[in-house]
Amino acid sequence: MLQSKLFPKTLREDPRDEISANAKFLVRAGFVDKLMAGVYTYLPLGLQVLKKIENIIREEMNKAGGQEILMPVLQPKENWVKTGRWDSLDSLFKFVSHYSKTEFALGPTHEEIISPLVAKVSISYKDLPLYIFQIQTKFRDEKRVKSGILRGREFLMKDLYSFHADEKDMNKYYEKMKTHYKNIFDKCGIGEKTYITFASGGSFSKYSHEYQTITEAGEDKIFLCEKCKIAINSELNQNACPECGNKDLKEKKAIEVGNIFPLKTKYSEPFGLKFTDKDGSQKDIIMGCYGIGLSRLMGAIAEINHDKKGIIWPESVAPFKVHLIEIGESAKEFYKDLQKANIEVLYDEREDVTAGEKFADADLIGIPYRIVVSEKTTKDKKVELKRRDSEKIKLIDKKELLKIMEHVG
RNA sequence: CGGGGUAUAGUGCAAUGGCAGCACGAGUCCUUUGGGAGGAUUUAAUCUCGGUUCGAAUCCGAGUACCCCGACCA
Repeated sequence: MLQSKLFPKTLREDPRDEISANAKFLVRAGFVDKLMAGVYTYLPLGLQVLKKIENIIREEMNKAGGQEILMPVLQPKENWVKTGRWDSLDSLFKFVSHYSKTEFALGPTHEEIISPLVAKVSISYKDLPLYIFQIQTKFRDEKRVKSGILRGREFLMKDLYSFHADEKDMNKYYEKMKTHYKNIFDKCGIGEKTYITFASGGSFSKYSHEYQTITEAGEDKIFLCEKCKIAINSELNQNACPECGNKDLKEKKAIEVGNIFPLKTKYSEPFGLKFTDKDGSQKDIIMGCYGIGLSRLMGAIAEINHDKKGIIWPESVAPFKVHLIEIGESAKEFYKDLQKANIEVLYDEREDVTAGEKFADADLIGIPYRIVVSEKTTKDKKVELKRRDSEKIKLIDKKELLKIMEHVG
């Protein structure tokens, strides 16, 4: 990508009203644009990051046996009436079509759609377990949106629903999903700061589990057990670790980036979601649901990984691997070399921009590797390499660098 | 939903009730190029509605939007 063509331009000043780091930097660096409170456009750089996260999650969900589908955002009232959530769910967006006077909801989650979908099919014990997921924009009428893309009215979410013949099988999958979730957060570079957290389980089980990432920008309070590397959500009013009984817990602020929830028959019952067992009897299907907020995850990554100058993307989710900067001397040939080697590169070939401004933009955008080509470096057929997360600058032979770049990340 | 704050050019900031200005951006020309360059020139704004006043960006009222705190959050 040529930086001269990249839409939009970076901003020199922090946006007037934004306090949270993710909002400040993502807006300034041109990853997102705020349309209104809690509703954002993902611009080319931001969309790259979102896609990287999406692919990490999709890959892991496929490994977990998930089949991907895409359900409608626009949903009929009756499904929500059936579960009682048309009235009980405050955050449900509802509206009336002014032609037919029919009422609709915009999907905040999809139990009300997936359950009747599966119920349309004759399911036998042989068809279970079944795992279905989607990655889709959700809508929630939040009373108060906040912190940039951390809590919005419209956001991207992965939701997987599992269907089982009995609770034991659901519990088994629930445990398996914990491993997949850990993999996802590790791959996104927030593994170290993300804790599996005991949370309230609603009316059907003792606990559900959240994945909480430690950050001051978070809105939840959790208590850490450092022995077990787990946490307890403050909503549980519990002063000891459920695993080891440890009472020496550390209070931290955190943001919920994902959760897993045993639904059991909460949604199977209202939609008559049953399967035929070996003996020919009809039994309720046991469900679980597993969510990850992708856009929130992107915001959490930015909250955790930044300095005064800008974002420091982990390689796995960075919009590009290399930020190639030319100063005075053309780096076009080397740009082509990098592209041939399949290395994602943003090439700052802008002619009328000073070196200082290029460096400032590079720090702001936060691509992991910065490579500079200038008079200084071309004399010896070398280029300069600097990591965004380090101050060290190395002069490296071009061919050697290509080899290194092919191996990292 | 309760409380607080803010609203001026594309962005960030000024302007005692008395000619709306600065910087950046964008356009043109010249000079510059290793940490947000210099000169010349052009461009572009007072959130909306009402009130007070000879006169309102400024005072008053209502509304709207955004940010923050709290409550809420399958």
